[in-house]
Amino acid sequence: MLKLGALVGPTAVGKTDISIRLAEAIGAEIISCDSMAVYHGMDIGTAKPTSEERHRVPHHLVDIVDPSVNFTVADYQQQARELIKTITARGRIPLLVGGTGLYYQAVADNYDFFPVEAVQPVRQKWEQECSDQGLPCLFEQLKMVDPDYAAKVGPNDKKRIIRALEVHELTGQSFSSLQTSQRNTYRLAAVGLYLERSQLYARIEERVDKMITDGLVEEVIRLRKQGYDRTMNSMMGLGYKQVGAYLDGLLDFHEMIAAIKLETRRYAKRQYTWFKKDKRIHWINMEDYHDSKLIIDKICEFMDGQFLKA
RNA sequence: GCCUCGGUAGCUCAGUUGGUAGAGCAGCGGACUGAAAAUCCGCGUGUCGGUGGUUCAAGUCCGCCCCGAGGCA
Repeated sequence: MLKLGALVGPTAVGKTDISIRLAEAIGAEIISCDSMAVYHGMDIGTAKPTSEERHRVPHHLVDIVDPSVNFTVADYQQQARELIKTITARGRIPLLVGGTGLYYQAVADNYDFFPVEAVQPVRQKWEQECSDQGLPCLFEQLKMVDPDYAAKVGPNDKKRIIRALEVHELTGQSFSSLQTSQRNTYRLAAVGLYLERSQLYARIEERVDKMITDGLVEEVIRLRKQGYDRTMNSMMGLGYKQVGAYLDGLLDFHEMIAAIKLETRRYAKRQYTWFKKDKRIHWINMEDYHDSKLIIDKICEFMDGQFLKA
């Protein structure tokens, strides 16, 4: 079984700094686990590692696609799996670092993504039907073909309702019956970085202010000039969305900043919710250590223990 | 010093003729299998400034005190 390290946690908790020093300490290469860092040209708002940091340790799955591409979790999973193999073959340890819960889970638990090509026309058909007939109508149809999933998602989750109908149409099977995964395909050593809410929120506050002074608004102006617009997944990212609203005159400057901070706090909360339920994650409270060197030591010790097991 | 207005949830405020309180925002909890930094679901969290009194019953009426804003001196 291949070894796989993971360092997860909410945004702004301090993953980047720790990850680089950890990677140096254990001889790892970093596989970014971040749904927005995959896009090139989006640097400030995604708080990517600096080029200096990327020289110290190889980083993968950062800056790999154009912002107009709809990169998906299945793309991510496939590439991450490949990387885990090649990094291992080089005699190094693959280390997943990031805060995108679904991406982490898809790799760590080996979600099965059934092959479906060219979903776009089918999805567009359902989108169209939704605007013609209304969401309740789609929900009724979902209840017919997949009552379990309908009960689970509820009548308002348009994205999931459409996805489930789309998959049913393409495969002839109910969406819920296709959701399978296998735990334990890797020898996983997962660490979560934790900070109490009030402290994390203070860091978010600082980080957002810094993004603004570092030129987030200018970054979005540049992206727009290059033709990337708000309909693209990349431009729906935190910060990019609110700066877009500001540029369109929907928010004033201060409202924009307040909105980014607010949405970032909520995002961090959702990240905690996601990672909390994975009981394999070993949590480290950053506050318990005065010196971050001690955090690295602690994580190394934990990971060594996990990798030696079994 | 006197007068007026205000003090209710983290914030802004509502609260009928007295029946131990409710909105928005914030916040908190949760879900999540090809958009996931997306999307969706759920939850009022309270010394009603303090203290005495009237009353079966006080956020609500009365006295005193504290705090804030404004006005007159």
